[in-house]
Amino acid sequence: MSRFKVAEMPAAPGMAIMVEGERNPSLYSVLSGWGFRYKILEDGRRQILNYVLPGDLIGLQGNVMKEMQHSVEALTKMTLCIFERDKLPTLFRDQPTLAFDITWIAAREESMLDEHLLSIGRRNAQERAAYLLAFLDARAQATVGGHQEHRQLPLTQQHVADTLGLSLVHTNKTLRKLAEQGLVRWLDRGCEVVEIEGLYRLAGWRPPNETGRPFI
Amino acid sequence: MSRFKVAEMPAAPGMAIMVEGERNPSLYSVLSGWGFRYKILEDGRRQILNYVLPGDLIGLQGNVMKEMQHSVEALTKMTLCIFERDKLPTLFRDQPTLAFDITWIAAREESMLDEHLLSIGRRNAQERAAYLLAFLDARAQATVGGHQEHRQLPLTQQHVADTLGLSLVHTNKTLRKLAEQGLVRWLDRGCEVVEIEGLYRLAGWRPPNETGRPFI
DNA sequence: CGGAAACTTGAGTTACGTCAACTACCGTGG
DNA sequence: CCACGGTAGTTGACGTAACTCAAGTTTCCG
Repeated sequence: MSRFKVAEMPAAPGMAIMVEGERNPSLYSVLSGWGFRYKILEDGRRQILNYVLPGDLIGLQGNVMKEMQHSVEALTKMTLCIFERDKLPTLFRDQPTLAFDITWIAAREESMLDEHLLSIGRRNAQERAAYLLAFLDARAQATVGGHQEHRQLPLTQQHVADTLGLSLVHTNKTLRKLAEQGLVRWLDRGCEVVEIEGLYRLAGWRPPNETGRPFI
Repeated sequence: MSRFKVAEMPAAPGMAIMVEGERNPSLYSVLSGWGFRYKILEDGRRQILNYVLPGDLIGLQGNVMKEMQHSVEALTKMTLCIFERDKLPTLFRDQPTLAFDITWIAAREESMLDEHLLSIGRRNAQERAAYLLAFLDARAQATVGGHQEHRQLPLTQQHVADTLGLSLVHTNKTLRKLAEQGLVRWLDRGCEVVEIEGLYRLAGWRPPNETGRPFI
């Protein structure tokens, strides 16, 4: 893989890593930190599509489609690994195993989007919030491997609202209820998961166990 | 590609092509007809994730993940092309161009799911309905190539409701309003698009122009 | 220490959901 | 031929989850 690596790049919180409409952007993989993908309607309504964590690819779509259909922003301090664009066909020719890993990652992304769609389409506010926090906690645990003591998610309530498709006010009231039930604790700009099992139960969801996961 | 083709298979409307939880299902490509992917919650709430049309792959996820995370059902009469499972690694080794096409299709699916997520999360009922019908019309036009006179979509209002994350009753009232505006006409289990530009305008959306699209 | 960003809270509004009919349109079988 | 049962679509009355507006408080950061 190192043959395709160009450089590493840091990104500060709030930084735009990729913007909708961009043509042929670089291809990145996330080495550390959190980011999120989103789209906005003309009048400013924003929908967060998914979060990117270490091991995820950013910009694959732009290398395959004509232009990027979504934007990506850093949530925390991140470090990215930049790959040479235009080298994707070469990679597919010379590194079939890596190519398969890329497809694996794309299929997993699709699977996550399916879950989110189910959540936003058919779950109510509490279930949605519980699902999102459980989902992010599971991803965070999976990336560090093993279990963390402080299960903290680096989001603001505005991010949660824009992910769940709810208003900020209603999101706040919903999160408050989860906190009253002792499932989470809301910190300054972040959320600490206290009772993961309670979240699973409320959401009616459990994380899939990922086997054979590649890390690019 | 024919080296990996096993057989063709017809599917009748309503037939379950693939069910959630299935392990290592076959990999299909759609030769003709319409189907849809969906997930259901334990209490029966259903969310349609996307529609599958000619040229789409079915079951890639199951060949990459441990088991299928969603179900697929035929909407119309379909013909499917069955590929030999377990041959995916071989294909990636021997047919890099085909492998790239598969990734291309996966990336496009992801792009469509992004759009749906934006729609369900941030658009109101009318905008959502307009978007969905415009989206499906665009896909239908793209698969036949050129322009059809009768732009008919083979759905029931229940399908529309389960795609938009709305109740059946509210979906009906919303579609009625679109019909009153002369944008669509609702037939017996199907919808005819009358004023595609009006739908685009209402949805605030236009179909992307797909270049270099592979057909497997 | 001042200003901005994040979080809270209450009051009033609305879009969408639920319930409960009813009509229309089949295809099937008596 | 008509009775029928099932699916799809339609409509009105009413309930409620979530939205908007508006005003706070708290926390962070320069």
